[in-house]
Amino acid sequence: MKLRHLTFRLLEVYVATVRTGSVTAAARQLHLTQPTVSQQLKRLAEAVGEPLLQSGAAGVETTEAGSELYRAALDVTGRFDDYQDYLAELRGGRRGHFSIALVNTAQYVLPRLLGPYSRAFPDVDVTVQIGNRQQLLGRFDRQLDDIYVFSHPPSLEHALAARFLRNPLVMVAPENHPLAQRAEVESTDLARERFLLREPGSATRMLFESWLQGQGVQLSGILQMASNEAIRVGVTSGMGLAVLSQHVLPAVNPGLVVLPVRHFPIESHWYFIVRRDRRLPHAARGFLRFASDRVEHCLPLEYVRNEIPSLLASLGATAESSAS
Amino acid sequence: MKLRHLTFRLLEVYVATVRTGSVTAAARQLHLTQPTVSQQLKRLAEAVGEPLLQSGAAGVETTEAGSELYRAALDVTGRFDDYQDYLAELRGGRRGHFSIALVNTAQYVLPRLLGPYSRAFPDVDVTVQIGNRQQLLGRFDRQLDDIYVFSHPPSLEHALAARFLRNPLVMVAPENHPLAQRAEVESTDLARERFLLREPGSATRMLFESWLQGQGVQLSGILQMASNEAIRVGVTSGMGLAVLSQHVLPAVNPGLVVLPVRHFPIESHWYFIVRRDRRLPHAARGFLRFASDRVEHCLPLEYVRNEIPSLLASLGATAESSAS
DNA sequence: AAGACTCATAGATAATTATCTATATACATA
DNA sequence: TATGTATATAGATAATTATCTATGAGTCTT
Repeated sequence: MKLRHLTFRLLEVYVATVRTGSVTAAARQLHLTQPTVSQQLKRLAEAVGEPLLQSGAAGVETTEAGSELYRAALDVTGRFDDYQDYLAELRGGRRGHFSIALVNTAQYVLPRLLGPYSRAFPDVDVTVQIGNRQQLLGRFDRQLDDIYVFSHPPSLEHALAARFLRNPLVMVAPENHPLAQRAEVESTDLARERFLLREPGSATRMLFESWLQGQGVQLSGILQMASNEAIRVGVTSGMGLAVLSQHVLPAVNPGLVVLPVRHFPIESHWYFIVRRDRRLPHAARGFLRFASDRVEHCLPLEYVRNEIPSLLASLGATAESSAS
Repeated sequence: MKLRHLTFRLLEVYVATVRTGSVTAAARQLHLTQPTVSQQLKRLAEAVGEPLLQSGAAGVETTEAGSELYRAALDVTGRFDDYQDYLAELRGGRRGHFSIALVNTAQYVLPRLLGPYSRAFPDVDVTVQIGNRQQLLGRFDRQLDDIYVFSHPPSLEHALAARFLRNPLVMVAPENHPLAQRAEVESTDLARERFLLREPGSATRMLFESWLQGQGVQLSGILQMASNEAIRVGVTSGMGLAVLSQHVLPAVNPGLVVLPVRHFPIESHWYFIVRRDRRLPHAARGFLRFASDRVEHCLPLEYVRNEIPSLLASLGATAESSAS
């Protein structure tokens, strides 16, 4: 039996013939002529190597090999119908998997989108990667994830970016700090303060340093700490000052005050980034759609800045209809 | 998704690729060149409408749509492997169905072949039809059965025949009948006897009548009875004489004697008959093979005359390799 | 015996497939 | 940075497929 040249179309024709019990009726059903169907059936029988049909009273009836083939054909087409259903779910973004990579800071806000999303799409598996900016840039280069959340997008040559949330950076101090009493703090006041900063390359640090440069101020004492949490606790216990994303601070933060520094807060934004060259899984696209629809409900309205629609639009224009 | 042009060959190529995780390796395995495989995969992906593979570390790996397709492909090819197994059994005559039609007389001997056959091939369904010669000829014309057993073959224009068993016709009388005492009975002695005969057209009757004609004898009293059993009992109880197949008589037959009529017994044979124009099911062929092999063991050796091998040979020559 | 159906066969053709060789591109590793 | 290894693309071609129209050949039903 030469299965190789057996097509699903052939099985379809065969099934229609057996169902109707007539070559002519099958031809009508499939919008073919009767000889076409006859010939297809002949080819099929040749492929199987056994007669499948014999002329019966009215029309044709199956031989033994034929009725077993009919069963097999139904099973097979049924299995593929299931596969089609699966594909439909995949395409609709209702099933599947995607991976999203967050810079540390973003882990304070993204769950408020990802949580509702997971509840709405329980059949989608989401992998969340968290790392510092450096690590994420590495992952981005190696194309390990589908969506990235940066506070400052990398080179846009290979990527598309859309802001979705303001990320104001504020300066915090322990509540008993001398500057905490002032109505306004000048940049020059900061020169002799000790600062707790994230590692170089961190977006927060980069922005702060470029702000300092703009102000012509040079810091004296710097203490590098690996995590925002550690910094917050460090500030509270009087180790120094820090610049942090406002989202990192709890709603009430006993022991900490935000300093009224002139030209603060430093405005920045979080971006959703997707690679231009990598095909976005349907589920990832579904998440972006979801985020675009719901970001106003899931996150504080005054921070939202929803540019996702234009990102989706550019995606729709490029990534559609590319295969393997 | 256009399933229609999807072939099993394509799935085979795909499965090989996923298994080996490499286009090149799959190509080697299938004795194709690498570009051929690449192109097949491309076609497959187009048919599905989703990318199925993406370049991974070494070789390729499946996308989500791809791994589900892999599962589907395995299911489908597995189902067809089952079907192939079924076909193999069918072809080997180990499974399936056939129908055999016997003239009444033959029902005394055929079970001795059919019984052992059914035990040896429990997965074959056999339909046994029994009727008088007239009925069987009707079935033969309408091509209702696969094998016929006649004591006298019909026109051989559309049929092949093979003797397998002698069928001597003997004349029986009640044991107290005057002729039963004689050392030899002449045909002329029969003219005034009453005979119990089967219906006209019955092979036994035809042969007896043509024997009578050859002897120039005309019978006076005829009593027609529908069954051999009835005739046997009728003879025993003194209603008259009869000509019966020797096989119809029990080994010991109290009350009955076989008359030593000159030129008796009338020699005849049973034939297996198959139609030339009708494809013989594998199972039917299997039965003939079995009968040919075992007829000497299943039936009294002195009656056997096995011409089945030449029947099988002519079948092999003609009926092979015809489809639908 | 003529009609009306059903299915099969023949011949034709445009489209598609299967397959190759040659070449380009991408990536990893020495 | 060169060099091999893996995959993709292009161009070519023979084979196969899908499909048609026209026609032949069996069966029933009048």
